[in-house]
Amino acid sequence: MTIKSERGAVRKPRADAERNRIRLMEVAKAAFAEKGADASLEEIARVAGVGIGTLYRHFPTRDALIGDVYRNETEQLAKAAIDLGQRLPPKEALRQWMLVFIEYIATKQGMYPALNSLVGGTSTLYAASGPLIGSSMEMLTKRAVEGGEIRLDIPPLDLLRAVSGLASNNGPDWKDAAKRMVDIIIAGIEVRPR
Amino acid sequence: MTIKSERGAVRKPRADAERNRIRLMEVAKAAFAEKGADASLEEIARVAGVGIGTLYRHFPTRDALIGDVYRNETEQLAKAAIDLGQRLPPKEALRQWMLVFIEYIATKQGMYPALNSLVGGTSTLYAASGPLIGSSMEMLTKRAVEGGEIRLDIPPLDLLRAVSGLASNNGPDWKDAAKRMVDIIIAGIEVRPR
DNA sequence: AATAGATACGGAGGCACCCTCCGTTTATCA
DNA sequence: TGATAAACGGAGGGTGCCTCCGTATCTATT
Repeated sequence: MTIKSERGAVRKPRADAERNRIRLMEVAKAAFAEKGADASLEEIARVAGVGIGTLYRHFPTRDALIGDVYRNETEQLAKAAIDLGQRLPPKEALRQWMLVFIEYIATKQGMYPALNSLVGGTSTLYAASGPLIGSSMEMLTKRAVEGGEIRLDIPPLDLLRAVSGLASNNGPDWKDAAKRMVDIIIAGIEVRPR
Repeated sequence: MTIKSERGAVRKPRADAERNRIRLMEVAKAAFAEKGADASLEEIARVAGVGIGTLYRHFPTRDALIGDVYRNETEQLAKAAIDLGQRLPPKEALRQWMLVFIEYIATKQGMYPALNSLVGGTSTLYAASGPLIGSSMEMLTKRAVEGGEIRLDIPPLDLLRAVSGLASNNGPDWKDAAKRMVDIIIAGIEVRPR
């Protein structure tokens, strides 16, 4: 009887699998940027030069693919939150980070302003972004609340939801509007000096 | 030679056609509320007991169907804007109407909070709602700006977009949060007494 | 009441997409 | 150089979209 696989003797992952995985993510990223979150998975596989089965093996669900495609950027976003939080006063850190967030969704959804398409809702994107963004917002708002700079009685994430709602605006100016919305919101939650 | 149709002698519209149209809209309304904006049109036709061809004849596009289904409510919303605008001071009218708007999207998108589904974006809904909502917001904000109560440097509609962004929040509390967001936004755009 | 048209109906058909399943191929390791 | 675990690929079954056109039904007319 042959021992199936000695404990600890882990095989090196196959090179072709790794190649395909990377290639799929590249193609998917382009496809999402161009056609939105509901780009055809079959076409992504086709363009990547792999079978549809391979795509599904690597990414069992659409959300898994989206999540992996944007994991890097999301992590950088979270890092930026920590960085800004350390360098700036609470309220300003919050403001700056929300501006960074606008750039972030701009890359994810190049689709909205582009073809004023009716692409998939943002829930997917948030889900995929995972709790990273949520906890970033919590950290930033917590500091500002404790510092007495702002008052907040809704989930911190809802501030971002409001801002990203503007992404459904067509036209080239939505980013500007979104940035102004950040200022409006900050002004709306700040504790006024008296 | 028989005259095809004497000018002005318009035939009465066929009764079966009218019946089907109404039935389709009833079923569609329920379907959209339950499954979101991308509910299956074939299933809607099936449930309504008509062929898919009939659905498409009455409503050539999905947006046409959505638009017709919600036309009534949208018109009432526009009326409410006028009414509130006449009865309340500008800023308060704006605030109240945004609250009404939250109820409006709640009926349209019973889906979001319900099954935290990944339903279609809001662009469709705005498009379907037509310019009615846009002009309501313009009227309300114009009054408040001219009265010196608020300052606004983004498209008025973007205020609503922000609020409806919260509808992508799951859970039963999104309406509360959205209402608080209205206050935040109002506070953010109001001109402060000095 | 019967009939001629105009109107409206229905669903088959062609296409795209989703996702699963499993026979075949290939990379790794010995 | 094999043996075999790992990965591949694409056929297949299901659903949905939308169009097209032969058939059925309603209205107006005699």
